[in-house]
This record gives sequence, C-alpha cells and structure tokens, in this order.
Amino acid sequence: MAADDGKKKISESTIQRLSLYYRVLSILEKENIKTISSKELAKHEKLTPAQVRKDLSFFGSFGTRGLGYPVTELKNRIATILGLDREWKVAMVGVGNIGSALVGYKEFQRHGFSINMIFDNDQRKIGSNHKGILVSDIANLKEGLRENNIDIVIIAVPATVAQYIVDDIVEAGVSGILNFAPINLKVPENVILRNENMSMELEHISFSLVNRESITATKE
Amino acid sequence: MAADDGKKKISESTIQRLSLYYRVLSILEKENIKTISSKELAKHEKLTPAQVRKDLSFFGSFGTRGLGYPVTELKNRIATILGLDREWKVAMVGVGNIGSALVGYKEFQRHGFSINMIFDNDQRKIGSNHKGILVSDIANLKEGLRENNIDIVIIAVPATVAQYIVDDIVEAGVSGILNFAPINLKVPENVILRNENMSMELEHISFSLVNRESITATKE
DNA sequence: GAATGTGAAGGTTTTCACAGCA
DNA sequence: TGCTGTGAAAACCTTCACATTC
Repeated sequence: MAADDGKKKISESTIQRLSLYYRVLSILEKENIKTISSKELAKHEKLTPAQVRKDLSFFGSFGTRGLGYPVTELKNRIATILGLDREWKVAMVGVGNIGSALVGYKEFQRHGFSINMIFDNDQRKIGSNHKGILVSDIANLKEGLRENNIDIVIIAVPATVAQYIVDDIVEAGVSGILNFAPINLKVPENVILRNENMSMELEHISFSLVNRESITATKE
Repeated sequence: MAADDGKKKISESTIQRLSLYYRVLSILEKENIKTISSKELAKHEKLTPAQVRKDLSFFGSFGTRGLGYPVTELKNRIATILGLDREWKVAMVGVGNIGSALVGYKEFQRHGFSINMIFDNDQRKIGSNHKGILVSDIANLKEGLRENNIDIVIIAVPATVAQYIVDDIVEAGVSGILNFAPINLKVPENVILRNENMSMELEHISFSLVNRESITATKE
C-alpha cells in the first residue's frame, strides 16, 4: 500500500513452515549435506515440492535449477527472515511445573532465545538459583524487565493471575509475549501475543481417534 | 464419498477452534452463565461471529434465534465431538525436563487425559515414584502399553531416540501419539501423530517483532 | 536431464448478507 | 428486535504445469 518494496505478504502458514525448514536444514547442515531439492525437503515435512518452492520464492529465491538449494545459505536466509540471527533476551514468569521445564529447554537456547531472568511470587523460590538463574520477586517485574531490556516474556503462571501479569509486562514496554496459561489474554495492538495451548494437540488426537473409530466401524 | 450420512467434512481449523470454544464454555458454565451469542463467543477468541456460527453449524446446531446458544449443552456437544466425554489412558515416555512437567500438568487431567504410566531409561528414575506414578523401565514399553490398554502416548525423549520409541509404540498397537521431540517421526497411516513444537511459537514471535520493526522504521 | 520459479487453475476457508425464527 | 443458520461471494492457500535455467 505504501512504498512498493516488492514484498508480497508472507502468510501465517508459510511462517510456520519456515520454522520447520529451518529445523531440517540445521540437521542437514550438520550432516554436511550441501544441497537439497524442493522434492527432498518436502518429503521431510510431508509437504509438496511446489509448496516448498512457493514458500521459498517469497524471499527472492536463489536455488539452482537442475540442482536444488544450497543448505547453509538457505538456512541462514531463513534465520534472518525469522529473526533467529540474533540473541533474544527472554524472561520467564512463573517457575512451577511448566516454567521450570522451559527454563531448561535446550531447543530455545539453540534457536537464539536465551532465558536470563526468572520471576516468581513464591517466597521459597525467590532468591534461589534455578538452573543458574536467580529467581526474582515478581513484585519487581516491571523494573526488572525494563532494566534488563527483555525482548520476550514467557508466561507460565496460573490462569487466574495471568492477565495482571500481562498488564505489567506491557507497561514495562515488552512487545513479545508467549503465553502458556490456558486463558485468552488482552494486549494492545502493538504487542505480539501468541498462545501455546498444549491441550489443543491432545484434543486433536482424541478427535481423530473418535472419528477414525467411526470410520472403521462404518466401512465394510 | 461412501454412504451419505449428511456430514460435511470438519476442517482442521474448525477442530482447533472447537478446543478454544470448549475452554471458554467451561469457564462460562462455572460462572453460571446460561446463554451466549456467537458475537460474544467470537469476542473471547478474537474471531468473527460468522465464523463461530459456521463452526457450530457443522454439527446440526441448536442455538436459539434472537437469544444465542445454551452454554452447558453446547459445551457437552463439543466434548462429544472432540472425544472429551471419556477418560483417555495416557502414558508418558521420558521424564526429563518436559515430560516431568507434563505429568503434573492439571489441564490434561481436566480434559479427560489421565497420565497413568511413565517410562524412562534412567536407572536412577526407574522404580521411583513420580507424582504418584511408578516409573517403569523403557525396556518394558511394549508390554506395558499393551497390558494397560494405553490409548495415547506422549513422547518427551531426546530427538535421537524418538523414532525407535515410536516404532515400539506403534507395534504395541497404540494409535495416538503426541510428540514433543524436535524431529519428524514416521508412523503408519492408521496412527495419529501430532507434534508439539514449542520453538515454533517463539519463532513466530521473533518473526513478528523483526517484521514489526521494519514496518515501524518505514512508516512516516 | 534435472530442478527451479511462477502465472494460472483449483480448492478450501472465511466473510458477507440476508431470510427465517424466537 | 435480536440473533441464528446458510447460500453466495470474496479472500486466501495449495497444486499444477510448464517455460526457464544450470
């Protein structure tokens, strides 16, 4: 609409798939594979080659006809698109079950998300060391986030208090939030909020199982 | 295609949204709210009213014109569709960081998924009690799953061993698998496999942040 | 020959808009 | 009047098919 920078809109689903490509490409790179075709890349992710090519063509592609795509170059290009070519400063709010597990989750680190602050409201946890990180009092959330220039906050607190915490996070000027609490949170338009709903996938499985059974039951 | 049972295909995205509706309706029910309109339900999930009505119309709807939908009835109907009107027997394989957190995750229980077996290969963990559940030796995975009629298995093991474990799970006759390992697993067609990729949401946030910045930078 | 890059076709999902009902 | 239920239109996404390039 504004200046024509030649960009078509990248769709939500393309972004999701870029994450998948990135993961596969990282593995291929480690295996010292130099080149991959859209056909093979598609096979890894159960997609069609055309889909892969369309996705990759969004950012001015540089595959070689007759050959395929250069693994390392493609991986780095996707990293840039997704913003994985930098370190993101991440804070965790809540170190119960889930929060605590995520602090130790290597996969985040590997993709450039380094959790270096933890907040909790439990007096027994505050001041203690959690996998090498000091647990701060949630009362100091706003100042803490600001002083440490946190980019992204992960919320892993009970649903009942999640909205209050989000409000503080927003006030602190953080504009990326990943929410694990099973509730829908309100944030201003300029803040990126995404929800991780782990029950959803399980429910999808149970739906498919129930559905599959009825198919099995009705087929001759 | 076969017998016309009057069913239109329910789309993937509708299924995902049913999970969301279910969650909201559970809350509304507890708050003793009897009726909800598509407009309000939509607002809760940042959807359009038309979308909500289309979704609900897939299973012969029974809203009241001029009024809305009966909360409890709708909730129960969605539970039936998603297969949440029963107890699913779930086993956890791997009680490291993530696995351990999920065993204690109340939300699963609440939706009818009861984790009642745990497997691990760590001798220090085998035989011990983990949140009230005995940790079994992964060497006995196949027999254990069979003997206990496990419906769904959650995989939370390192990526390197995940495929071997899936093969065993499939051989044991389990047909629902939720995979947390960051790798693509192969299963036969009749097995439902879903992946939970927690890095993906974080990467989506970082993509949005990078993108948003560039928008901010180019706008007047 | 082998594989990319891409308009165009085809398919699916969402939104619109309004008839119909409490 | 207020809101559902739903065909039809619009938007969006995926696949096809082929010209193009190495």
